[in-house]
Amino acid sequence: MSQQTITPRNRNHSQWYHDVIQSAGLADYSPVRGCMVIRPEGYAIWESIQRQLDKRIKRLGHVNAYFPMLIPQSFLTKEAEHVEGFAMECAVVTHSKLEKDSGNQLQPAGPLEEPMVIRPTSETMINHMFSQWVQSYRDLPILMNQWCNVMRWEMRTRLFLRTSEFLWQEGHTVHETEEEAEQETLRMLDTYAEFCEKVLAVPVIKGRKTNKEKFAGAVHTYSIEALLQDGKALQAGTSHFLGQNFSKGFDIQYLSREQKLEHAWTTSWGVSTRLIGALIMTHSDDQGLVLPPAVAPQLIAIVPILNKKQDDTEVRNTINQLLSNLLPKDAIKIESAHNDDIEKYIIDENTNQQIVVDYRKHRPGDKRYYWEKRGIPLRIEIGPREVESRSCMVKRRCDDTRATMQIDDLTPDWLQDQTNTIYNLMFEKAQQFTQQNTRTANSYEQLKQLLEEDAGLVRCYFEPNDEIEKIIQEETKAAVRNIPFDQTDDLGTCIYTGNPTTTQVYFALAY
RNA sequence: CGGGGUGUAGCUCAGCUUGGCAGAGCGCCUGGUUUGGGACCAGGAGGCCGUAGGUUCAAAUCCUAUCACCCCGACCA
Repeated sequence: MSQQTITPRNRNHSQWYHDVIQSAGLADYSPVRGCMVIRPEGYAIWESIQRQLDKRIKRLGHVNAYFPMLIPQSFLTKEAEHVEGFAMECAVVTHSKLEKDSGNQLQPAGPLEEPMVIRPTSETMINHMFSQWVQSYRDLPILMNQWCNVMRWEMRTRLFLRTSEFLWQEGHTVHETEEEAEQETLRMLDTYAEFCEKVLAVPVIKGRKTNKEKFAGAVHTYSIEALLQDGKALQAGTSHFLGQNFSKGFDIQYLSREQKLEHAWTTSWGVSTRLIGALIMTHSDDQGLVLPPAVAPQLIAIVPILNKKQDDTEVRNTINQLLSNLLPKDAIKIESAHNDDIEKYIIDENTNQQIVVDYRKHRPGDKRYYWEKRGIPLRIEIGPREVESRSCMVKRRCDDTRATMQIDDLTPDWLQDQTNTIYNLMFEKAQQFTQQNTRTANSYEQLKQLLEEDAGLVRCYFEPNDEIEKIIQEETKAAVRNIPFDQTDDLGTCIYTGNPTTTQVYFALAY
């Protein structure tokens, strides 16, 4: 079962990324250009993200609902900037059936009276519905979320980071006042940041998008930006304050406390399967995927070292003793439909996280690599040598450390402790990387020079301006990622215009 | 939509210039020897050579058309 090797990062970074995904079995290309198949290993990560983020969203009072995938084309045009932003990447449904022509070839037939657009996002549909549901201030706020797929006909795609169809969550809210909507926007950005850092161990920079980079139709957009291993930045999540743009376009009016008809204030916010791309690009190494414990489908892979010549009863007995210590009382053994010789134990039914024992008849080395490239946080090895001493070898994926442990010491508490340690190691490493690859520029020349020398984030004083940002992007390929929240009040000079300004921004190449 | 390139086994590709039995490596299956960091040997399965037409005794190879995909630009969570 020896497998293809993973291309080292320094040789070809995008090939490495592709190899990691393939070897971990996360996703595959599909016959449809730009659309990926998310395989079980990858989908388990998405389910974990969903579960843990959904919990946070609901805690804040939002409720889940589902809206149609098809949107009447006319809806798109109701908010001028919005249609401008998405028109170029909409898949359009124009017919309702297929019929055979004279050559017996199938042809689209039954043209629709009005073409439908496959949602690139659901602002239009959801706000249309909101307009029917909102009558008075008593109906507000509406805090709603949906988990769904969306489609944007992308020119260039990469697995997880940019695909034409992707899975996401889109929250949409309606508020009485501007302040309340603004607060909601920030509250969700905070939720995303906390989630990325605490669950995915991906450090992010919170900030506001410039006018040029904001969401089409938003008054302003906030983002969290992650710096990936190759020095490019990734917008990992966005939260939009939509002002009254959509409430005016879709006529969301309510009777206020003052008996006046007012337009409501709306927000929207989302994160997508792109987070899995961020996860891969933040933590993985030349050996393959590295997963933070919170989203790893399996926390521990136990690899018995078996030798056909010897009786393996003792090894199996020792592993069973280890399991009886390590598994929580309510662990559940998975019934396997086909006998693949991997025993799987669910240790937490809420998260579906598992501990597995790999009894397959492969060489030990093969099995080690198998679990390593899948990013499983911990591996435990037990062979004839360890039986006598009731010990085992514990290997940590994230920093490749190994330790000999007594099997009696491996308890649920020990696992919890390891989980915390691994999270801390991974987060600190990622944080350190971000810091080390963040530099400051005092002039446009220096910005250009820094970006040329090495990818990464460059912080500098800059007055956001559509035209200038366009020029800079043409000249450097880099764009303003965001205007970070951690501004000082110090006065500086804009690197491009030389005007005095207090605004500092991050520039970077981006996905 | 502009510029460049490629379509041959599951994957990576050779073969095409100069037409003559459809190939290699990896992966897969079977058997054996192995087994503490990616094993080895033997055997085997797997092909509309992108598609359609043409030239020819004969086409993966030459010609024409067509489709698809990839790379570089313009657009993007």
